[in-house]
Amino acid sequence: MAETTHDWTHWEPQHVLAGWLHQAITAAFPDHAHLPVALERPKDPSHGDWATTWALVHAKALKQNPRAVAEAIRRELTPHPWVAEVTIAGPGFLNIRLTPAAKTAVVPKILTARDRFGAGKPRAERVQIEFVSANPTGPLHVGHGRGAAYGATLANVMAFAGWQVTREYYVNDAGRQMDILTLSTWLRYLALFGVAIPFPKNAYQGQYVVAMAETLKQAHGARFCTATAETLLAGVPEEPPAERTDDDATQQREARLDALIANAKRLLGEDYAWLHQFVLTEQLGDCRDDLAEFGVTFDHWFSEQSLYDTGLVARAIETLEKRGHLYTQDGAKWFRATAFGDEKDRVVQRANGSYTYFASDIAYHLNKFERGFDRVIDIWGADHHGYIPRVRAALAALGLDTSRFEVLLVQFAVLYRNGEKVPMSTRAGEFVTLRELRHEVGNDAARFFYILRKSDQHLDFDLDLAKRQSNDNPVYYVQYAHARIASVLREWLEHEPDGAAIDERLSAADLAPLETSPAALALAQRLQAFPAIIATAAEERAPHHIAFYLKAVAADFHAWYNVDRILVEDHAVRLARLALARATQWVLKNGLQLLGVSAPERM
RNA sequence: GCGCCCGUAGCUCAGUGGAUAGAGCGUUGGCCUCCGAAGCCAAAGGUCGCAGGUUCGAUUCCUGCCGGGCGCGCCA
Repeated sequence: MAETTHDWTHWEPQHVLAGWLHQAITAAFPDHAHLPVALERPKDPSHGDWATTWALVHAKALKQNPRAVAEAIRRELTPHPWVAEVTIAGPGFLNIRLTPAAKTAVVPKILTARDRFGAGKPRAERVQIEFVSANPTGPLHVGHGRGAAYGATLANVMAFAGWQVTREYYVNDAGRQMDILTLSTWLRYLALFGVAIPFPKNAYQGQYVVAMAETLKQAHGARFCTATAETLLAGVPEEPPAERTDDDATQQREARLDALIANAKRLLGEDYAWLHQFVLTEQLGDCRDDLAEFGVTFDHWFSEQSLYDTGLVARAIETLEKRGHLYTQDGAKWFRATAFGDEKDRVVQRANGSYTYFASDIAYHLNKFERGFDRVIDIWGADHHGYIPRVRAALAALGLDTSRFEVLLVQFAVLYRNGEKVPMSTRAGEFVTLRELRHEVGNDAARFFYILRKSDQHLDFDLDLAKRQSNDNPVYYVQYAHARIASVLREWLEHEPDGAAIDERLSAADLAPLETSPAALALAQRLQAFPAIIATAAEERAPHHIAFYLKAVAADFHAWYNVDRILVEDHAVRLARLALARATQWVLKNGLQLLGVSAPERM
């Protein structure tokens, strides 16, 4: 295959026309020939297929009336086989109408490039995308699901657009939350042996904790039953009455939890670390399986603990210190974040010597850059937006190029069932898990619905709609178009002796029969836009463009399908229409693949 | 109070410094002797939150206000 399948500039109308216009501009305005020529699709088809506002934009610099500028350009234009007509309209738009042959030119390109149609030119830049990174302290919920769908899709799209992508999950395995989970599990375990104390309100309440305790009991019997109610509660403050929700009560509950954790470490001895590892492995494994079933995978699972073990946290803080960005106050070490645009200075090392979460995060981001990524993208829940300035400040203080660091925020998803909000509260342990959602609506609908909205918008997730198998449901609408084409192709191949190599055969078809069908030409022009959609979606980190585009492709296909029968008697017409149908199928398939949604042959 | 995000059709949401602002749902009315009706066609529906400013041109950019969401820990 001599033809390049990744550089569309040779044939995409917008590039061909830009070059063609540029020649005319060079002739008409030699001094301004360096100004770029941008082509856009007019909203109103009666204005033509492509338009440029070059005359409008540069009229002032040329000190001429925009219409006169457009007229001067048009005088210099040479005949072009793809151009049917050039008109000047409104204040100075240069409108171009394509010939039908220009519109169908994309079809053989698709049939040649196949699953690479739309792919961008490979580039040298390496990008790391870190997403989900939920604490392994319980099942993923629907909020994590959106981050997972968005991150995975963005990674797919950027990879398809030519980037070298690394997908990473940051495992918060070092903090207090893991201690709380370990304690929670142990308390549930002890209760199975009759060692019962009131279960702390602020410990992990979920049923999965009880399940882990039961697993422990089955595998290890009473091995970890090393406490009594008395030894467990030694020196532990009272639990405040449940109805109290004031700050003092909250603080007392936290102190109680810390005392219980300290007792657990003492009473379990070396077994504490084992238990800690056990709950981590269980939860991380569950999370990994959940995501894998959702079609979301990672190249690296990066341990926060490893940053401490390798001394990276200490080194990062020392580096900041050497650069003079730290000071000591109240016994704690503070990072002068205000010197780099943050609102206030931040503690990196507490008076007791322990590092804050922020300290390990500085080390982690330093490590990302040290691994040589050209671009580092973090995908966070929108509730963490206040954290961005301090991380950026730390990177700047370390002398790193913060323009290579991006944080993309994902807003929360709100579920609706029967037109009503599904209540969710993490505190009470009553949240809908990602797994429940996937099982209820299916992976395809979940993936599609999650990325249907701009990521920084709130998402109303209509469970009833996602489950509906009708044209209301955009997932089925797009999948149906794919399956419908597959069905036609099957029908065709039943009567064809040579079922192999259909793309090769169809790519040679004469497409002239399509040129009299407005619906066919509209579809072909839609397909032609796919590479540009990919490039835009990657550039803007906005994979929702692809979902909207696929809906439009499906709509154009269904409309064409209803006016032109594909499997007609006339051999030439049949082949031309099959070629367009097959090209449509490839675009739908490639697009759905990027979204992690299946492209069924029948449904 | 300060910071970030958002106000577009009855509902859920796209969109862009340009020409008459779009889609789906919902409503109303049509289309299967014919490749999949999970489809198509048509109608109706809008002061793009409000007020200024920049511009040849603003729904888009800037400022202020009104309304909604989120965040402002030696938590992670």
